[in-house]
Amino acid sequence: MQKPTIKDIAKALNISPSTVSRALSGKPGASEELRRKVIDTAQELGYMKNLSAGTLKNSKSKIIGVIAFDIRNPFFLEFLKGVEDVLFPREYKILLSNVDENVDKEKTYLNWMIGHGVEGILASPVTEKTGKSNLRLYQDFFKMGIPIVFYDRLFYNQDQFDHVIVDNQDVIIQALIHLKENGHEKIGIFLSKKGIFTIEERLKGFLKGCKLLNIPVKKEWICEDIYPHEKAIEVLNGLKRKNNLPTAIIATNNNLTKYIVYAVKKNNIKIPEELSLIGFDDSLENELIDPPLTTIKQPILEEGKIAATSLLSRIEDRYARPMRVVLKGELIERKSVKNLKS
Amino acid sequence: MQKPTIKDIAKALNISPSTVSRALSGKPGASEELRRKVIDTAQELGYMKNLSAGTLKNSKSKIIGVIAFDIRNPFFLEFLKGVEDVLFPREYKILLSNVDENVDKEKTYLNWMIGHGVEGILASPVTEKTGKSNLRLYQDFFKMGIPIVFYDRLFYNQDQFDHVIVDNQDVIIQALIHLKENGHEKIGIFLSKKGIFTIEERLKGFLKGCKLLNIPVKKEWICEDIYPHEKAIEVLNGLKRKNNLPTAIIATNNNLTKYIVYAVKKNNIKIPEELSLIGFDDSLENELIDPPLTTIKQPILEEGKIAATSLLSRIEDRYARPMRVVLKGELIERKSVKNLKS
DNA sequence: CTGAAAGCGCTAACAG
DNA sequence: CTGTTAGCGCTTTCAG
Repeated sequence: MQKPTIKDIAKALNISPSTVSRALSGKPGASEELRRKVIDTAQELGYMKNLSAGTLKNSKSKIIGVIAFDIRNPFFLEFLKGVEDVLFPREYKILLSNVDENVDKEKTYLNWMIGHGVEGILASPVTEKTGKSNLRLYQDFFKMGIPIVFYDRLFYNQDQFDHVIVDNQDVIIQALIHLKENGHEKIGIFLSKKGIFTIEERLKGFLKGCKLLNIPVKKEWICEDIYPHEKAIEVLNGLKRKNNLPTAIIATNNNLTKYIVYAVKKNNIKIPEELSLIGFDDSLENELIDPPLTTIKQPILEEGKIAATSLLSRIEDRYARPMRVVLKGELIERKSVKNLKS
Repeated sequence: MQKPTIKDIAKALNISPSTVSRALSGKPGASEELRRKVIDTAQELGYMKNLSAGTLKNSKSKIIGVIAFDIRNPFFLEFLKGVEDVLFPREYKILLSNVDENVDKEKTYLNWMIGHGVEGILASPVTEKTGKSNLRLYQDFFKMGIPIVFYDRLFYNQDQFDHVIVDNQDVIIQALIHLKENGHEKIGIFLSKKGIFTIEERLKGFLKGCKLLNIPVKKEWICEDIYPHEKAIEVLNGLKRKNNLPTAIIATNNNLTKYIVYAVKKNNIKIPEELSLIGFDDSLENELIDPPLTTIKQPILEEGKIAATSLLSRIEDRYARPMRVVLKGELIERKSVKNLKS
């Protein structure tokens, strides 16, 4: 039993393949009666259009590629759901990747995707500590007219690309204001892998906010490049050992948040009595952790929907002006920040 | 700037397209010198093989489809990572779906995948409460020789298919034994959407285990069809209101676990003092929740790797004997089960 | 309204 | 070792 083709239908009905094609695609040029007959026998034979053939013919693959920096990040649960919500009704499918924060792997996937004729790419580009990235490749794709929308991360000074990101600086400043209002002056921040756009932005936001709010910046409390995230544990242990803990810590990533909570508990440090903590990326868990975590929330589902919608618009009009969307995050106040003033 | 093809390279070097093809694919029949030249100009022109063309030609798409019952389920974070780990080195890509536990959506995606010429499908099939499913379609695919591996879920009495699942009954029985050892006799179980293979198996395990261990079964404590999972909250509230709580509850799904914890906290019920709880699907969060949750752990990453490996084997040999893998889960003991004997 | 024919990019069989 | 030719399944002219 082979996959039936358009020819099989044609043969069964004693008509030509092109007529079958027209009938099936709903294009003008086939009587209603014939159309019905064609559709019926297609059903019967279990016919399914070979989409690769169409891709070859008119490069409409109805597939979009998603470059995911690390598929184990819960970010993608929400993000992909948002993307899929938008794509499914329009019959676009997702070719998924997982680049593990690795520039070479990203390059491989990008080339594969192009090879498969994706109509567009949703990407959160990887940048290594050294600054190495696939910018050049993305630029080539741009020149070839392949629609690209960056989400979550982007390249600086590359305004020709569309993007959907969260205002990372603002979100950290919101956290800083909240801490300051609660009397905190000794504030630390835990940052993930260096060089990544979001992380650098969050650091900038921290520095900017501290200046703005007259919060002293202490180098030992700016904990950079904590990657893999387990490293958060030893960093926190170190701070504790030297008796050098700030009164509050801001986490800048969901995983980091969890490891900090873990490390804090293992050290028998009480939140928020001895240490206040602001988590990053909201989830039901943050509500359930003891104590419920005050958290910076990114609108991830929305980000996915907007990214997908933008990409589809870009596919329809390659020459539209760049679409740049910056979403606001918010601070969800719960119980992990102590008020030092009372 | 158009995507360069094999022809462009041929023209640039004044050779024939087929020679380029041979040179690029590393097949015999092209001098080393020429091969190098071809590869160089390919690089220069930014050539990337059009994989749709190859798919059309010899139906080797190098894509496998993954039917995901609900992409928001953290299960997929791990599972997809396991799958990707295996596929990437072998140059297979993932065409992702999200069927939201909906049979029609599953059908649509299955047809799309076939249309795109996927070489195989990894599926956790959906079954509705009414028993409605896409079994027929899967059987058709099987007849057409399309490799399919079921993971997490399967159809009863369909032994022709390959599968990788967890021993769901055993895992619940392990939990029951643990509870019994700690003196529990009044045990409840929270089950997700009815009709789903894993859920039905876990219920069977519960019933079987209770019989085996002489634990009385009380109907009100078998809470079925809790879907969407938020319903767990009102169900637990109801039990509490009627003063009819068991001494222990087994959750049978990661999300359910979280909502139960949430509901319990909202009701000011103390775990484990007033109520013992065994969660399902381990994660770092379960360690961090107060109290750390004793949890049934499925080897999800491994499941993903084995599923992908099996599918690849099946692709290589369609006529191999069915591969049926049943993985053992384990109980991670933490602090959410009270010892009633002491 | 319908059929014949060409071609999308690539590979493989067949010649040379 | 290299070129020519045909064809994968479909759409799209171009004829009729």
